Amino acid sequence: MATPTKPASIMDVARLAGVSVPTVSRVLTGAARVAPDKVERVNEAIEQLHYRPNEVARALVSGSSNMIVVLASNTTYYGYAATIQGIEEAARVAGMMVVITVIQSSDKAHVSSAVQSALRQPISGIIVLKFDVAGVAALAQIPNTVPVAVASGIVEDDYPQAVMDEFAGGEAATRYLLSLGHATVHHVSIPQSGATEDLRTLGWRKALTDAGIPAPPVIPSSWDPQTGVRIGRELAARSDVTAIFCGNDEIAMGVMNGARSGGRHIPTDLSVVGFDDHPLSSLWSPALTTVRQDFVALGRNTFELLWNSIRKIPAPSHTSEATQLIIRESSVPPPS
Amino acid sequence: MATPTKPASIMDVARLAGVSVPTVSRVLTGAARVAPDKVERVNEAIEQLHYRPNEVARALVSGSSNMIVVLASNTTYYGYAATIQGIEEAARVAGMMVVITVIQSSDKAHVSSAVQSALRQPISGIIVLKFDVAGVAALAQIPNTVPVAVASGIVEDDYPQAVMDEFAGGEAATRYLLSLGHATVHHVSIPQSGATEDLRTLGWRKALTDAGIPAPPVIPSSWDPQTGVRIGRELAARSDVTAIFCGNDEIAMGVMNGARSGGRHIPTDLSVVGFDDHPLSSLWSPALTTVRQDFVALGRNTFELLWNSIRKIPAPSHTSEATQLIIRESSVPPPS
DNA sequence: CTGAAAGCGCTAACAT
DNA sequence: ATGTTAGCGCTTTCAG
Repeated sequence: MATPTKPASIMDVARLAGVSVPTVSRVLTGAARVAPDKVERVNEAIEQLHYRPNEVARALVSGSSNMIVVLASNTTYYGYAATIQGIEEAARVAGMMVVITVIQSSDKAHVSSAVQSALRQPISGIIVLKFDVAGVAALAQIPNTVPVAVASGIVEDDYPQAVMDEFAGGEAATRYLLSLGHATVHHVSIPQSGATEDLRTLGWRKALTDAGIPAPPVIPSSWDPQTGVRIGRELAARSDVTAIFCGNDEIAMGVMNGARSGGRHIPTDLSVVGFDDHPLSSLWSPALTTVRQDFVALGRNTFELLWNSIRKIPAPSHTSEATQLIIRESSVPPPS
Repeated sequence: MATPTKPASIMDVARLAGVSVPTVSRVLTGAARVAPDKVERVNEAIEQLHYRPNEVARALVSGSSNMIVVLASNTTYYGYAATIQGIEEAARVAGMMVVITVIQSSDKAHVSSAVQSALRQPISGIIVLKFDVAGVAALAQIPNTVPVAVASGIVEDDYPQAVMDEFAGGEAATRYLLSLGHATVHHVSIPQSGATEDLRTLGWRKALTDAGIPAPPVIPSSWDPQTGVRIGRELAARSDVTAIFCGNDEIAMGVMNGARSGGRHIPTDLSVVGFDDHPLSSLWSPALTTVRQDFVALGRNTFELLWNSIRKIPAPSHTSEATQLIIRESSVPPPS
């Protein structure tokens, strides 16, 4: 019952079945044929002893573990959580375990501590969620001796990387707003994490340029929707802004909230478009027009990339998921 | 560079430093004193070889790993994600790694596959997120030979368990609504996962009983906010409902959305109160009155419980986090 | 087909 | 203080 008995080892099984240890190993791994009667005796012994192979010992022999780590700066934001869910899903079918290591902040110390902690483990690969600066910083600290795959972000290094077509998404959203008759589209961006602007912003810029409209200054936001609220309030005072494309849905919700408190009515006075298609976006009032991204698929893709790299299987080193404009109620033609 | 050199082993270090393997081990673990000059030579060798101890081998010797697994049915819902974040945070300072295993559904097969997969690993403990049926089912399948701690849920078994005072929360929310003058409070509940009702529902029931008001039938919802939308639409047609207490914020948002499309204005026609204090609740319009729960703290508490159990440190086996009613704009006195 | 022997990288026990 | 010997649980030669 509560006796903390040591778990049965392969030796116990061998003894009970009356065979040698390697024979048990053979029926376990299927590495070689074993006489049917012995197979049966071994299996019986396994059952009887509730034997489960010690993965640590296996890992020691094989020199590789079935563990990968995901480095992420936050696991509560929807995009992060959904991506991790996708990674786990794909990893599970491949028989790999995923350990989560969160990077507390983009401080060099925190990043380094996270990376070192990951490296200390018997891992066969690392996935970094390059949604933000912390991700970029982590990537830079990982030695190139361990397989790495990166999810999202700008493609700027030669790691296998799964991204979404955020450029096209930003472009589509902006083009759509323009087609509604807005003179221009303002952009509240997600935090920049590299030297260049993020792709959503770049897509927005492209659409504007194509239309011959000078891009107004980008309004940078943090990930915190409260920043969006402040920005929304400020923008509410400016009569020249009739359409805002936000870097993500949470920020868009903040902006709407702020604009509203600043006296604007949405969408009549002000159209707002988000990015991501957060699960609550369709419930929002007015229902949020947005660009859908499939984070779970992104996670799956990233794992596949890593998995190929681990097994040294030649394969394309990049994947790109399409994005999709979802038109709902938060966007209408400008007030006349 | 790209040479896939095998990582240095403790033997390489010993050789380079001109000492024996155990000596290297000793400076590594600090298990015994080593002559200063040798310590230095060893450290130099370690540096030079970029040596990092193989945790697998260590784990094999010590018979224990620094890995715990978290069993959860979904990692994208806010409450789940935040709890996991708390677990990871506490685990990290304790030097433990957190493996996430998601239980695809509450099917016996899926549950069993998740549990078995966890058990196959060299883990020193399991945390199950008992937010739902899948969690309950998983708990039932875990052999009592491995340390377990559970987060949330009804306290009904003798596992170490960290919960939140959801009962008090449900009671407070209901009492508050009643104090506003509502004749009764209807309740849209989260999915039941056990034989008894969940604590939020029980708290609601208690407040009603205390006030001498017969509790109307509970309206069960799924976790999917869309179910809330349907329920909201149905409820909108009933003039006797002026106040609704929802099992969580996402459901509340769905209910509000549905009620609105059913012609009700919120809060004037209908007061709605949620549960959790989802990050977006304060941005919702009208800002959602809710009961705050600190999921991150819950996660931390759960880990501490498991950690004590792993180290066989006697400690209280249960913790309870307080909840807090946050009054915002979605609740007002009933229409007169 | 199967057992004996070796070895994965490390720590613990035992000598010295 | 430090080297030698064992041994963790398993898989992989290597004989037979």
